[in-house]
Amino acid sequence: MAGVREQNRAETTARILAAARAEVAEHGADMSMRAVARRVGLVSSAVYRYFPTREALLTAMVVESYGRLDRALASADDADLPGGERWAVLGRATRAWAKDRTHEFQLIYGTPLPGYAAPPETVPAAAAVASHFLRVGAGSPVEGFGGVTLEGQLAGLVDEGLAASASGAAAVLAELAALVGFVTLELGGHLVGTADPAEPLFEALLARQARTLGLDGG
Amino acid sequence: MAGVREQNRAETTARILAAARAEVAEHGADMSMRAVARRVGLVSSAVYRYFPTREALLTAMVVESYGRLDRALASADDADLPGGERWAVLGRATRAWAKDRTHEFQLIYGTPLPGYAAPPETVPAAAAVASHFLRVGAGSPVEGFGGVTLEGQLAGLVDEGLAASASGAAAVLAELAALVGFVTLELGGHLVGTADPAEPLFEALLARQARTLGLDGG
DNA sequence: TGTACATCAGTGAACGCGCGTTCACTGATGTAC
DNA sequence: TGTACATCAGTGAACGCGCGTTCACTGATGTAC
Repeated sequence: MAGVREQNRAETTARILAAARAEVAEHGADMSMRAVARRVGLVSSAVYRYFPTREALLTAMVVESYGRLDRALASADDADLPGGERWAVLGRATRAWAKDRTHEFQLIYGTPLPGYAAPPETVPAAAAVASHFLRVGAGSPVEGFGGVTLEGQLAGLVDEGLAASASGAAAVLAELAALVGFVTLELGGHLVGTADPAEPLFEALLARQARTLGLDGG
Repeated sequence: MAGVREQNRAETTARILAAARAEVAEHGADMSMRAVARRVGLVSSAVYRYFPTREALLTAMVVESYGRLDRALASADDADLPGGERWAVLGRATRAWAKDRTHEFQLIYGTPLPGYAAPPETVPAAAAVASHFLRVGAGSPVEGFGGVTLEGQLAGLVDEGLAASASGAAAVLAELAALVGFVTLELGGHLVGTADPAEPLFEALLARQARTLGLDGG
């Protein structure tokens, strides 16, 4: 009734997840079951008592990584800041997280792993990350991001209260893409010969985004 | 003196490269020497007469893929178009190429392959791609992308005649990141529940970029 | 022009590795009476 | 409270696979005299 078995199970599951995270951090998103097992100190087949396939473990990792980025954003966010600076803080937190946990960032935003398609259960975790940016940036309409199709596609976000404006939401999605793209290029070494170090260009990007989103107190 | 050997060698090298390209296209950037050999109809060890390691073949693939994107851009570009539309054409060509050749796009702009670091010889090929965008977008200064550090980092591009303005070059780099990020998110399925299909958001992004870069005939 | 030697493309076997997953098993924990 | 049975975590061996790379080899092409 103390549920020793249950407790052990929870602990071992946590140890496996931690090992998988370390494995991804050190060796990249193409994590192997055997490497994880080795790290936990289990025989490889034992891991299958907890995760029925590699895919299941990967999915758990993806959800966990979104969660960690979500928490990093939550703890960086500061509702008292003026809009532009608040957006910049989120952007900097994303970049810092990505540089600190390169492979986790690539696990969620990088090249899809061969033979792995992120299942539906990862969607809410991904949405939680985006919601931070929507909350800050999608407060008012943004010119040039309207149009019936776009408004229709993003009406859901407004209905769910995730965005106050559809065109604002559209603009935020585009700016999220810009952030992901910047970090992707930086991590891939594509800025090495030019904007190197990349901070000044990143700061200019953040300022431009604040202007685009109408967050610069105009 | 007809150089039968020499000619055969060139032909086989081309066949290997074509096979490697097909292999990457169908099975992703984590290409294997044995799969390429099978495709060419050679025994796996024979490939080593042409490329001393997998890394060398990958490097050739990377250079080739940059070259193909470069050519796609060159043939899409049209100097007679007004600035904003000309930029949009380049953006659309990039997205179309990426959707058509997903794995090649990911080979050059996606998650770095484990154990593979793109060597210096890929740099000029990458620069050729960027130059199309710089030519169109970096003609005049862009407010908010100046500053001594940034201007210093990008002075080289101006000196080489690749950009007419350092702040314009900075803005173009940031917008290139936005394009890469957009396509990365789209290919990764991150826009599926929201901006789906993605064309309207992409068009809004292109229009916003034209405005940011001062290409909208203002 | 013909012969002797050097070069090189391609073969096939092998080395040593790591992988995902299955399976029959042992021994400990939990449950029903 | 004690006993009989069911559940389950972890083991160790195995299957069948694909990989990058090396090596001694054969036979064809090229070169020097």
